[in-house]
Amino acid sequence: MARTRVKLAYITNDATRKGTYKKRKKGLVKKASKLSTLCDVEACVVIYFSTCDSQPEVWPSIVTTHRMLSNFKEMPAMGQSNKMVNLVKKRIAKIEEQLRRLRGKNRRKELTQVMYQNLGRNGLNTVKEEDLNDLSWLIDQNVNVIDNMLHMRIESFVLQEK
Amino acid sequence: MARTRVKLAYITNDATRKGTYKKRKKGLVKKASKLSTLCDVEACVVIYFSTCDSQPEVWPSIVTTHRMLSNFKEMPAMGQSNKMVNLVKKRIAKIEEQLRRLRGKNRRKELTQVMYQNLGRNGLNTVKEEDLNDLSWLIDQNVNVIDNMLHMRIESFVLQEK
DNA sequence: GATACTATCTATAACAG
DNA sequence: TCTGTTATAGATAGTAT
Repeated sequence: MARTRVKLAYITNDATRKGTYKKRKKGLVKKASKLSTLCDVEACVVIYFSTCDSQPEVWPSIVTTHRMLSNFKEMPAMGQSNKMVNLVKKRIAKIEEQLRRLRGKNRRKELTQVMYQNLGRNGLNTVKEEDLNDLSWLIDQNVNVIDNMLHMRIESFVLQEK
Repeated sequence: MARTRVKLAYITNDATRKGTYKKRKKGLVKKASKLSTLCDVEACVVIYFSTCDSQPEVWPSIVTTHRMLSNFKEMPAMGQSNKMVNLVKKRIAKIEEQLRRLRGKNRRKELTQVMYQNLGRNGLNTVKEEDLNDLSWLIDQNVNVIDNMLHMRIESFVLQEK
């Protein structure tokens, strides 16, 4: 966006791409920060590389539940019930988003298969097939339990508030 | 950022704030989209209102595990082991972030207490104290089980790859 | 409330050291 | 590779419809 107009496509030159990434990441976070301030919203940006082993880059630093609860308690009593319901709904939304990510159709089967294939090929033999199966199964089971609980026990009263 | 420079502070006028929000959210998402394309990274933006009951606004639409797995399978065999480890590490990172959010010190106690206080005051009597306790407990228990499994069964071989 | 306009502000591509 | 500079592309505040 400056001296020349850049074509909207992957930048193949490593140095150029890294420079652009750094500048644009900074700009993106700045925009998110301003939006938060101007409109009083919580905004977060997550960036991660598909091809690199680094952890995702996140802005802002993890918004702690503790801070949210503190703010919540400071609100006038009048608004608290509704705020509480919203808090619960947000928790549900977050967990549901993770559910969608973790499950997917055939996710467990595919993941287990792919992981084991590659473990076998590369000799990481400390992990047994059963371990991977157990792990995938366990995650699915627990995720389902949480999902069911959320729907059975909370949604009913959240909806009443509308 | 236009006709006049806007002071970086909460916009109190409702119409102005909503207009600004809409414009800036669009701009933010556009920037994130460009960054993704130019630098080949996965980026996502999450925005939610503290004071409003809407669900968080998310860009892009949920990146499915299925798509990630498809991309993963198309990679040359050479790089797959490392990519697999990175995939697992990302899964761990995501779950751990949620763990930090869900747990926190005394989180269960505080949340249960606050929720029940407000439920009682506002007559939403369809929800029993035990339900809330059960729910909080169950989430914590399941989250702990997943956490333990991840650390016991995966971290060991993830670290070996380093 | 949504859309359109546009003057002006902001972000940044290319470059220099 | 980093930091600084600057011309230009891009985003948007105020406004009108």
